[in-house]
Amino acid sequence: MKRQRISDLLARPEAGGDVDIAGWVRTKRDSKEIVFLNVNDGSNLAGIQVVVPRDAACFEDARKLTTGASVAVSGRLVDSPGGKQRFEILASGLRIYGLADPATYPIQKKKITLEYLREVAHLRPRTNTFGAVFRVRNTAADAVHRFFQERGFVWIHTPIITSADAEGAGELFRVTVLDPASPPRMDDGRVDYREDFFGRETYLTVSGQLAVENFCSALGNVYTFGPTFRAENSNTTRHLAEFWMIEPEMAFADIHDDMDLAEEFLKYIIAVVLRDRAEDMSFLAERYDPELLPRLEHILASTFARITYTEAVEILERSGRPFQFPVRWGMDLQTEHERYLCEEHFMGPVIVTDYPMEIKAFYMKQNDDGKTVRAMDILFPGVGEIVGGSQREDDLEKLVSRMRALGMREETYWWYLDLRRYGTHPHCGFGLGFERLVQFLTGMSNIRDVIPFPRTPKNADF
RNA sequence: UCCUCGAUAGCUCAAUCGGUAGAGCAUGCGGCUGUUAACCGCAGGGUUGCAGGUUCGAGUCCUGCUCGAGGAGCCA
Repeated sequence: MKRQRISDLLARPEAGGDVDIAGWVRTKRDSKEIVFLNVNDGSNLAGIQVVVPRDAACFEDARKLTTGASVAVSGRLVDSPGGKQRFEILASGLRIYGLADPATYPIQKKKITLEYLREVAHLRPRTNTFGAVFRVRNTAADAVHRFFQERGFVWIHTPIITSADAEGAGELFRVTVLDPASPPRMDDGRVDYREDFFGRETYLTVSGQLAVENFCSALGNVYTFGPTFRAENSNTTRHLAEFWMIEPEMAFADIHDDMDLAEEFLKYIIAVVLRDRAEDMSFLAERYDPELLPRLEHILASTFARITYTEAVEILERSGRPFQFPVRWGMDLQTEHERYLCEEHFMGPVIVTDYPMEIKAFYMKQNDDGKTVRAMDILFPGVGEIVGGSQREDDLEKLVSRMRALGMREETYWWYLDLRRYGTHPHCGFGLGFERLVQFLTGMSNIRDVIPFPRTPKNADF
């Protein structure tokens, strides 16, 4: 069957011609004389109005339709006399694929909360809000690849199942095929994972970074963009057990190149979404967050402030603010500190660099002062930390001594350490949670509303 | 994991001091109109999250549990 996308029809310069569409009925308004349908095929926010006059052969069929039904419509694209749309379809033919019983169909026309829609997550993409969010998400994901591809970065598909714990970042989900009721055991009673599928303990990845560093050491500039898993018992609006992460890695580059890349990257994604998803963005701004578009435009227009951790601590100490967690050199910045820096002091994005070594991961390059590392976090107004990155330690001895200090087993990381043994080089990269980016782009306040089927503690429905 | 708040019709919410559980939307039926959150009329719809307790009487007070939301921590 031939089918035209509604967004393409609405983009035409003028009305006229026979058209065929198919989609789902959003609303119906009918009378004895005429039926008005709004049909949406997912290609845009507004859908298109279908008009079925009484003398049309399909009039009685049209009267049967209710919200949620699926139909194909053929007719003529005509100028709409009504005020709210440019074109509409004067129907001559109509095929019903499936009705939707209005007594039980959960998506009603008015006032449905986001919490309720999470309980019917399989149907929520049929709402205006989730249609808009997931079109924006798609555009952002495409822009991620375009950004890196245009700059010659090579996309590396790092493994989902891993045996190494990168930096101890969060709790791990175990991957096993052993019978949980009666696993094979060793003499001392511990589970014998030598009998397991991989012959050892394995987990879902918490980060593709260590793997992508390997490819950086051969292909130059690389990135990963894929799913990541954390078994943390985090119940917040910004955490998921399964989320997508973007992790670029650049060879022969330092922390300043890293900051430049991250700033350019964020502005690129924002600009593409504002340009290509204007209708959806306007809807989200109107419905949820009037400051959304100005805030994004502000990011585009600003140069990210760049300060060291030590300077950040001085600013916070001088602020005179009675923070719940008093500021002290050596502690990690709390949410309230990050918000003060970018929302009140700098009034815009801030990049904080050179954090104390003790609060950062083992692989970050140590500074000459012996106290700090070449880390960089980008803080955004409203969301806090959106990017975390660093220059990596490329000196074998320093890396090994740091790992020993943290009690890490060198044998586990022999392949990672080989990068420093053979042709080591300065390199850097950063990590970015894709859903947090989509949250910032759409203004959605809960991260569970920017991923199709959220996985959170006690919830893996659908 | 911690703190706070919440759970009443399909959905969103009311219910005064502890005293007969209501409305809007949705649904059904009817009407009307180039309508667009359509409109007008009528009707049906409830074990007030679960389990106990106090009381003549509990949606309301008490205890425990479950689930949800917001904040914090952890982090991306």
